[in-house]
Amino acid sequence: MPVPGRLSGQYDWRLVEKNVKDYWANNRIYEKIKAKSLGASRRFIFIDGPPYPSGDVPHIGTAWNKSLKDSILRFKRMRGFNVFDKPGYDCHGLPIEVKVEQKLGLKSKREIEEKIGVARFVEECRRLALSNAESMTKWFKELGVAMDWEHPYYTLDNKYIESAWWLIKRASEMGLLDKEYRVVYWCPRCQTTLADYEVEYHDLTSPSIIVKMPLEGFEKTYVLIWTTTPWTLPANTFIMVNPKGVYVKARVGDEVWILAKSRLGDVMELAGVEDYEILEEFTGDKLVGLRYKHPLEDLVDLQRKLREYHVILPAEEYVSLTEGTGLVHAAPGHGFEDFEVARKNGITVIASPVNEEGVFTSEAGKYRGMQVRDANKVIIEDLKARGVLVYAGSITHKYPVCWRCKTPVILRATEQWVIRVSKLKDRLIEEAKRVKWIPDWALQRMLNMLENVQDWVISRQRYWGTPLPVWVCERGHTVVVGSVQEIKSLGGEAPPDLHRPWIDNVELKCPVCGGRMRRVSDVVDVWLDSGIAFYASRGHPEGLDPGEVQADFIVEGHDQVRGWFFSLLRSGVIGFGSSPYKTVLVHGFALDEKGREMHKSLGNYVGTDEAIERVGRDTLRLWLLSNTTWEDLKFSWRSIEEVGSDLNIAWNVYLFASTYMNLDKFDPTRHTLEQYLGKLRFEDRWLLSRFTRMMLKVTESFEEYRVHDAVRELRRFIVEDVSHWYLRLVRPRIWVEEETEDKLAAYSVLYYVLKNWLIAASPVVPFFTEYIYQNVFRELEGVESIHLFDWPSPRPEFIDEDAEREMEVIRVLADKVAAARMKAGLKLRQPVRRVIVFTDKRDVANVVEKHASLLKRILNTREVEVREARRVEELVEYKLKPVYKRLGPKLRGLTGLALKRIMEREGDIARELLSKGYYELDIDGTRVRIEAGDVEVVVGYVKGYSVEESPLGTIALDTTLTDQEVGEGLARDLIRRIQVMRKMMNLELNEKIETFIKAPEDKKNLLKPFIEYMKGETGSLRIEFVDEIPGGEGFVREWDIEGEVYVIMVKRIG
RNA sequence: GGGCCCGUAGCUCAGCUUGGUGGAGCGCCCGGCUGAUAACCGGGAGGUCCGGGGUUCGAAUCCCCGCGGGCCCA
Repeated sequence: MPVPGRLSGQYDWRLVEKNVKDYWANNRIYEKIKAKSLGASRRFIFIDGPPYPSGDVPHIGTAWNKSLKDSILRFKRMRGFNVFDKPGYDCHGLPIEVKVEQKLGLKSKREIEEKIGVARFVEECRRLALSNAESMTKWFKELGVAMDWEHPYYTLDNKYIESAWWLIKRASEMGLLDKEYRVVYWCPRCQTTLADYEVEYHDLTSPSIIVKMPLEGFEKTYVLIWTTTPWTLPANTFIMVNPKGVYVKARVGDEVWILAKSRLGDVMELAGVEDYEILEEFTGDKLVGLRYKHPLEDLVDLQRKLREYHVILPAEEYVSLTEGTGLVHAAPGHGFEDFEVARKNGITVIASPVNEEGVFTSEAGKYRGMQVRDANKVIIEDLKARGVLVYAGSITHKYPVCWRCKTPVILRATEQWVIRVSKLKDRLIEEAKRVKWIPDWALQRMLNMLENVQDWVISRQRYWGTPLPVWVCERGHTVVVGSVQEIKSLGGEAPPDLHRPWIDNVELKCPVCGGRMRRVSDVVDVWLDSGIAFYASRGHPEGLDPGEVQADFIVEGHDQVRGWFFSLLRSGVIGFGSSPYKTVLVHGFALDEKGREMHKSLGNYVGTDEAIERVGRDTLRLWLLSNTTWEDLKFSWRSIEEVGSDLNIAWNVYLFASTYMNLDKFDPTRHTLEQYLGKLRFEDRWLLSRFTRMMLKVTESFEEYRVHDAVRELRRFIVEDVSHWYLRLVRPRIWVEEETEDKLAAYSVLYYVLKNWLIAASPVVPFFTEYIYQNVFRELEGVESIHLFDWPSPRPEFIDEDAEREMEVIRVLADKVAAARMKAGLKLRQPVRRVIVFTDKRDVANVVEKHASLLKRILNTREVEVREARRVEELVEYKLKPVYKRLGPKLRGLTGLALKRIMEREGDIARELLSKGYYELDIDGTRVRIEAGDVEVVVGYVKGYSVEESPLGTIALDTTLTDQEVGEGLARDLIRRIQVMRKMMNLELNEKIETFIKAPEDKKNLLKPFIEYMKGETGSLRIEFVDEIPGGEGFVREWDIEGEVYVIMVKRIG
């Protein structure tokens, strides 16, 4: 006959988690979970946002991310879904390249190519990405994340690369793929273009100079320009003016300077010019078309070519009249806006005498070979020498740097491949709105971005990435390849590894002219890699069921709105014309306890490894998942420990229940809840109702992805409803040794509630629940793992509103009586004669009558009585406190005597004052009128009662004790001591003892009526009061009870 | 500089959508309980609800302006 197993000892997470990890591994539990899920008819497609494997231990935020995913996927499986749970890694890209460069001591692209070669470099990148991914996988498994770790998707796989090609080909077919000359952020160290999301802004100091540019055809007349990038002056092509702005000509010495009127004061101050005169005022359009001479023409070869372009052009939208000079020097090769204006004005020469390394080329003449930022000071010197430097200072501003190597980036015109997603703007917005965003402000963020969506620059001039699948022939014909198969059909042979450099050797035959085609050397932006995960993680799109393109659910941090969510959306709309996901959940960032970002360099970093080592997996998960999902999380060991104590309480609940069920050989298959439904006590019905409500709430919360609400509700229920309340009520029923129906009813309720709570908590604390399941329930239930259960279906018929309301009243009464006891110095063990509840509330009175016996037990009182509220008067005692300040002046010589009379009858007088507002008395013939305010009425209660107020009414505790109560209280004190001694002796619960007690003479008589009671409670076959403790074997201890000495000896029998 | 999120007890956080006498847990102090026992229960102290304005009979809650932190952009 199977019985529940029992837990033993304290909650030791090391033991629990080690045990469960081994059990899962040895019994292939994940595979069985997976197999069960595969059999489900409903599909749930989840796409894992692939972490970037730049390190080997996941950040605590990544642990949160995966725990969220795990709990949701486990829940969905339990709800009968066939869950797609393939995890992934985002393997390509610059961060890995930079790490490998560091490892191999390489400083530039040239060194990569010349010192070790691209093949070896790419191999190193692959090795690093895969080894980090493997290590991260290990940690995710440690966390108990049940995903398909045997088959993750890697963006570096050939199949994955082919899937990326498919999208680019598709973009090309849609006419969205284009090649264009454009100004991009360029990292001179990494020697590649950076997307705008690949730069970050740091405070850097740059030069700030004002230069006067001589106008042609005017004597000593200059336009003033301001720049913080002097190194762009060699590439200066034209000057921009705001045609609508107001400008002035100002005489400075024998020169004429032209600048914006609004900037005149500031500029003159910077230039140190005190004496000047405004000659003329006009709008900027008057300057348009004027030609100027470049002051560095003699030093820069390029400038001689650009001479014909040196003209002032209008650019209203780009020229500010609130900073600088109102005239802007333009170098279309080094500025977004400059480039725009050049294009608008038909200027086709985009000068850029700067190479990939950020070094001036020979076109820059004197500056050739210099790093551009280093050249700044030389250029300033040269300007000064030519007498055109009006002002030279410095400015600290936000300047873009490479997000990986922190090198200040430059703007540089290059030829790049773009996907014109700006053409899809309306579609993107429409699709974004169809997605369910949790919380909904995520949609706002996405829309803000889509409102000014830019074209997607997908090319990168690097090595470790998806090769751009574009081949070009000598005549300039272009093909975009969508798969390996197409390479074959175009006469090429795909290498076993599709990466550079091998793919670079593949030549195709031009389908137009039959010429030789070579691949362009670029690789693809890594955001395209991760952006196609919604289909690529499931294989090449051609094999995909069109009905299953959209993922049901994704969840990532809020930084990914602009990152992955955006990339997915772009890819989804390009590839399939629709959003690639239906529901998006956003989670917060894991910050340090002060709310700052965690960084190894700041010393506030906590790794997942450290957290697991210190608090354990379940506690970490429970803590992470308790945090409001979309808000940032502040790391704090203390708050984690708090969570741990909840788990400890839950453990103790199962420890308690399992101990007694096991001892009593409770068989839930023989004693089912069904059988006892008609025999339940009030508290049992209450617990079932609470449990049902909890299940409904947890289910709904999980369904709506409010994981934290579900987790908090699970914690609240087990700690408050079960541990703090139900177990307290039910203990005496369980301690009964006989197999009573009452006890079995409690067991059947406990078994049902505890088993189902365990199942419901299993997605959150998978180790904890598995361990308890295996040790307590497994033998009875048979199922191999808690994680193979279906989600419990709550039974609405268990909801009992009345029971919940009534119990609420009982809890308040218990609290108030406890407070009253404390005031009176009566411990709970001390029985009292009577508790009176003064109330007119019907429901309160009903509860007291209906649940009198339960209340008596909880309150430890012989009687509970309800009286009408007004009868509280019977217990009230009014006292008066004279207000001398008022009485003195009023009564003068009579004061003393009057007071004496008053205080003699203070109770009556107080009542009259309260009802009439005054009291009159006669003192030696003088009528004295005492008014409210002359004395203060103080309310007290008669002796013998301790009284508490509550919203339910006034609660009074009768504090008079007879010998009977004192004796029983004392008996319970002794029982408790004997129990402690039994425990110290490590006796089994059902072992019998003999007890000898040496007590103060006067107490023996009080105790005598309770000997049978004490025997029953302590498992004593005999209790004897003795004058001296007998010799022989036995455990003896001396105790102090209420200041008196008792000696107890416990003897084990047999 | 812009958009979004957060700011409530010493600590961690509910409450805010829909305005009505500010809550929980932990910590602290006092007391109690006890065969769940390194657990548990009760009571108490502890608040500029980030600051300042406004709307309102009434604001932690709604609106505006700031401050601090976070994310994303420029």
